[in-house]
Amino acid sequence: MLATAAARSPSVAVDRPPISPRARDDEAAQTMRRVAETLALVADAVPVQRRLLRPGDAVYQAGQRFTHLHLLNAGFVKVVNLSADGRDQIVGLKFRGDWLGFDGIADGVHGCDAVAMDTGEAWSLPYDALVDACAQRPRLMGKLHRAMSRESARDRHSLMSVCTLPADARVAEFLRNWAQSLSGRGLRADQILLRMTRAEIGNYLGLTLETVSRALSRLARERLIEFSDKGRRDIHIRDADALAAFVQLSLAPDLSVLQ
Amino acid sequence: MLATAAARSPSVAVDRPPISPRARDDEAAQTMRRVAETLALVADAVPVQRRLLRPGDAVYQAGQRFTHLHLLNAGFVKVVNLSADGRDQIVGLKFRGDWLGFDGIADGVHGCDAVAMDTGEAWSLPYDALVDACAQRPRLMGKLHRAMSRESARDRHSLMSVCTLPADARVAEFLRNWAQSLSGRGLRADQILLRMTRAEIGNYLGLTLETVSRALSRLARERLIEFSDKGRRDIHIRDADALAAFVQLSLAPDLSVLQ
DNA sequence: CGGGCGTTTGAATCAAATCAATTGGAGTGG
DNA sequence: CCACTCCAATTGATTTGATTCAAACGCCCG
Repeated sequence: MLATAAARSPSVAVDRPPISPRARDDEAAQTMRRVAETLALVADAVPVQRRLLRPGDAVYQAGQRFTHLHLLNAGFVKVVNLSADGRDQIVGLKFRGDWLGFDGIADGVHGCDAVAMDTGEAWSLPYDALVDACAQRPRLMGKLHRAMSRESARDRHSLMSVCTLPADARVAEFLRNWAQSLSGRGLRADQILLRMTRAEIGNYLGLTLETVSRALSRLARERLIEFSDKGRRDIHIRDADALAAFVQLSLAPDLSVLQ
Repeated sequence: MLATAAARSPSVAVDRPPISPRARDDEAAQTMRRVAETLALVADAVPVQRRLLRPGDAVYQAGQRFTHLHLLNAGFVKVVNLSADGRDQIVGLKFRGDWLGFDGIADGVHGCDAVAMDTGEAWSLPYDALVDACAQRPRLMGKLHRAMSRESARDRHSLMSVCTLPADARVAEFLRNWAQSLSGRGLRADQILLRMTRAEIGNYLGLTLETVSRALSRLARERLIEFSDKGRRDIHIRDADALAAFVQLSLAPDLSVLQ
């Protein structure tokens, strides 16, 4: 856990928009609208090739030439980065409405694998055609840019979690993010069916599989989550706010000092 | 340190382009050319507002409305993410030729502070004008997209380092990246003048300042780096390859098994 | 000179990794 | 149906590496 704050001159302080408790709901609605708009806008701008995904299918693979961007219309995809020495790490999880393939734009070759973890559907868009379409339609370009920017922001956020949170809170935050992704897409967010092993979760969070298992057990013991009868991959979140509070708590261990 | 690899079906294996030892040099040349091109291309496409930076100046701040993207023409900038609870974390370091401000595109408001750590110069470009220019010039749009994609790739890479490397290797990797950034801009890469405190480095790497200090001492003891007479922030890299090898080594502790 | 800050270094503590054993389910075949 | 294997998951005991707490040093600057 980090103790040290970056030095920051007090003179650059500025008003930060407060994050209201109901911002979450608005965000969910926004996300849904955005996804629908994107799908519609893209559909009549470029030739879309729909592609059915089965668990284990690769949407694209590291080393492949980059030709298409993809929109995930259904399902759930993990993005895996393989380093030169053969080690790999899950660097992103993608849900409905997310774009896939931005990593290939930089140098024309994909740097990651994108692997479906569930049946789903990807819309593949030829990048060149998309660029042309963007030149015609500023709104489409705006959407694309915002999607890329949002992806960065998310990466940044997950980086912060990984760096600053202790193991239990990291797992809690992982579940919270998952639930949020679900609710942002209009799905029920209190029931999560993990389609990943403990090892994969650990890989994603920078923990060992044993630590993930222990963390889940502790969260269950604290009654923050509940395992369903169906198995230990089916998790019920009784109280999302309590989960969020738990994460916050482990960031500020002694708030008694503040008051 | 991670032990577990993500499950990956063997069927999706694909040829990965090998990273040759001279790829580094090519990349440096490429980077320089790219930076020069970008500066030129942008200059006559949109109204550029040059802005002198002094250490501590904010290029932009979290909470501000997003209006401009910035190109860093000289100097060195840290990007700081402040979370709701007041904690902050350095999420990026920017050098000459890097873009600044992508994080604001997503929702029209900046989510980070970008603070100069050195005298320098930023070129500020009105985003709207830039979008218009992109619609006219596909090459400019390509440049912009590639820059955004490259930023993601870098974030991803630093995420992996933070997740997988032990403290010493993390610091070594930090220095290696810094040196690479310098050489990519045509500057001498064997002499690094850190303009960050140990606390800031630790914040960036997910370590405490003491651990950073110890790691640097150990690297110096191993003769992988050398402190200059001028002070403990001035670091000489005697052998960049040895540094890289050190990082690799801590990923694969027992290569004896392989042979 | 003395105070403040950044840095180094040591000793004790603690959280997560590692090592190891066991349990639980899903699938297979006798 | 049961015995069997295989793999995921859990749980415990131990070790390790980073943090924490603490002290001291070097340095710049008023």
